[in-house]
Amino acid sequence: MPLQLEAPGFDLPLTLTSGQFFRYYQDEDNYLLVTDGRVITVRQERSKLLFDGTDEQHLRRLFQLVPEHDLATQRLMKDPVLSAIIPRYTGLRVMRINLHETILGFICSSASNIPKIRMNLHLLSQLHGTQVQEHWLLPAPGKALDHAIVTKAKTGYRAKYLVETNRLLTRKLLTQLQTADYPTSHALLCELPGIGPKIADCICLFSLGHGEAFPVDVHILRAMRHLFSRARLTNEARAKAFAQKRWGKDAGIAQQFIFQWARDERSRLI
DNA sequence: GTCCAGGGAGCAG
DNA sequence: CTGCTCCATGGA
Repeated sequence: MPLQLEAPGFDLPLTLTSGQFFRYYQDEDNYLLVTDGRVITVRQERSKLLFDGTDEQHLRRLFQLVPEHDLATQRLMKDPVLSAIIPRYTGLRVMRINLHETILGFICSSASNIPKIRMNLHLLSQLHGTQVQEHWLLPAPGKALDHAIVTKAKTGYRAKYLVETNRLLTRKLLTQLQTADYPTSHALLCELPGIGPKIADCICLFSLGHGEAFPVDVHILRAMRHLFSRARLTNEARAKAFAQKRWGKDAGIAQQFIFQWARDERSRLI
């Protein structure tokens, strides 16, 4: 007997598959999510979410089903460039995902792709995590990871980063990251092995709720050059500065729409 | 076989 | 500070 939640203007499959969150499994219209120590089942019927394994408050936070997100999207619609892109992806939202899970996930993301990241986290959980119901959680923060086991999760050269960063991720540091402002969190994250400016921005955006975070990967850089004056956007840092000046604290949401558009149009972009 | 993927670390200039 | 190479690995 699933619980229900009205979520007008939300697109569950679009959001889940948009490269923010990796620990989901699809079966027809049903999605199984393993996050925050829980196993959640959820599906969407029209504007309604039918779910089990958690409460409404948790799901609203996870999918950011809050008025502020809609207001930010409305503000972005006033941008003449974005107003042509956003309507293609109605219902796409920037999530608010567990911090430790997001850190491990995006360490795996470097020079990889979304299906492989999902496989890495699935294997890492199964080989080295803790069981909940019939599924597996990622190893806990602070836990000493075995490099050989992390390598068996096919994480490649990222294994040493996962081992060392997980050792450094004490409760104290996680709390620090969660309470600091954007520049402080970004700087602290960049001190961790395997985390540079781009991955730090992904964590700031998808977990810490810093709206001004603007991760620039190869897709975003190509798309920005195509959509805006390509001359000034010579590197990632300049594309990020351009975005933050143009969209302020809505930049992160803008990024997610541009990312989705860039993936769809990648063959047409240079 | 070759190329690319939600990059970062290390190093040369 | 900017630009280059190397790092494992799966999939196209």
